[in-house]
Amino acid sequence: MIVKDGLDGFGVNKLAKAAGVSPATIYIYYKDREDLIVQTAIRVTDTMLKESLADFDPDNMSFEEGLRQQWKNRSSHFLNNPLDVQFMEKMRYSHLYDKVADKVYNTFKEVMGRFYHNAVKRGELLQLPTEVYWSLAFAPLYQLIKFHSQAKSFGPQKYHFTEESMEQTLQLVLKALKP
Amino acid sequence: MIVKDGLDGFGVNKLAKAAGVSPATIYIYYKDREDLIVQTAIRVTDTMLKESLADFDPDNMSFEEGLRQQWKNRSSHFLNNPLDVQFMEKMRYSHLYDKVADKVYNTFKEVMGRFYHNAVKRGELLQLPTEVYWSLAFAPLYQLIKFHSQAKSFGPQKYHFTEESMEQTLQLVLKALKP
DNA sequence: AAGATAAGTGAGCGATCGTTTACTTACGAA
DNA sequence: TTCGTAAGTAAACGATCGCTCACTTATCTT
Repeated sequence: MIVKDGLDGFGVNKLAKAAGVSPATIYIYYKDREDLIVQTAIRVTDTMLKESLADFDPDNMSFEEGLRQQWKNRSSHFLNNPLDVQFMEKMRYSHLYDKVADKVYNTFKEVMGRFYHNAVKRGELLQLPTEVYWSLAFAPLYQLIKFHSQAKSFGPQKYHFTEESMEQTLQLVLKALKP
Repeated sequence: MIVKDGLDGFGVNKLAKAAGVSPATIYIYYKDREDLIVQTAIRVTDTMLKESLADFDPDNMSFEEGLRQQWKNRSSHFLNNPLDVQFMEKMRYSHLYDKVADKVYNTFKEVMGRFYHNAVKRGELLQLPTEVYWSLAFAPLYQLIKFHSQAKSFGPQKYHFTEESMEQTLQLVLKALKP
């Protein structure tokens, strides 16, 4: 590790103590600290993505049904695994993240791409550049989750992540994305 | 600093060397490393927020005009100051961020609140819970900026932040937020 | 010119970082 | 039973961390 990875708080000695093993034990299973972090992130991300596809059928769901299922899966996963959120958010701003994305998103991209194209073909969804689509379809959800996990993210006021606010936000997103 | 702050890469010795001064000099102007970071983040955030209000008039602009101006100001600021983005993104996931938000967002919140209420009163904007409004009004923009600053944030594909994709995203957001 | 004060420095403190070394234990194969 | 190997450990290595100390230099007052 030549460059800092932006992931302090995940020191090898500290993790070993928390896991109740010797630091040296960690180096039996991982090449070095970077390998430990990348492998863990891959595992966490892979689990999240697999969970996000639960009860999701890209070929036999309307766009609204499919997107709602994705939102439900992702939100419940992150609400149930707040430590994963914390870890992955730090990870997302580390240069190590590329190594995770490269390994993990392939199958997922294929499914989501099919879902997108089916919806466009059925006339339920605008045809959009990928970055525009993602900024609308998922960024609002992640903002809600972030609000919730931080409790106060903008000024002293508290925001709560509820079923209603999620559904309301989803409805607005659908309104934006429908032709 | 008892708990890790998630801001490695900002070591005092390293910053001192980069600034061409002795580490001891830093402690003339800042109480400790945390003070240095918080004060810097306050200055950076304050600058960003002031720039985001350039040519912005919460009382004499339509919702569309006002939101577009905000988007333009924020995006151009972040595109011109990528190091600020990097620093603030790390900061946003540090527990130190609360100290920044408390000091900085007050005047800004007042202006944005007025802008919001004016637009609702004129019937240009849906009345929404704060977290829903913010998730729609700004999260998509920040997602675009993030895509740009990371070059690849989701899989191997590259996304480009262009005037067109920003304007297109803004149009969808407006479509969602208008009654 | 002399003294007071502010501003800055090099060297290094103790603590913690990632990592390795030398060694011990557990266990199936011969 | 003995041997080979895999799994684990305590201890500590050099490097770097945040931070301080003893000291020098620059600036201002009288």
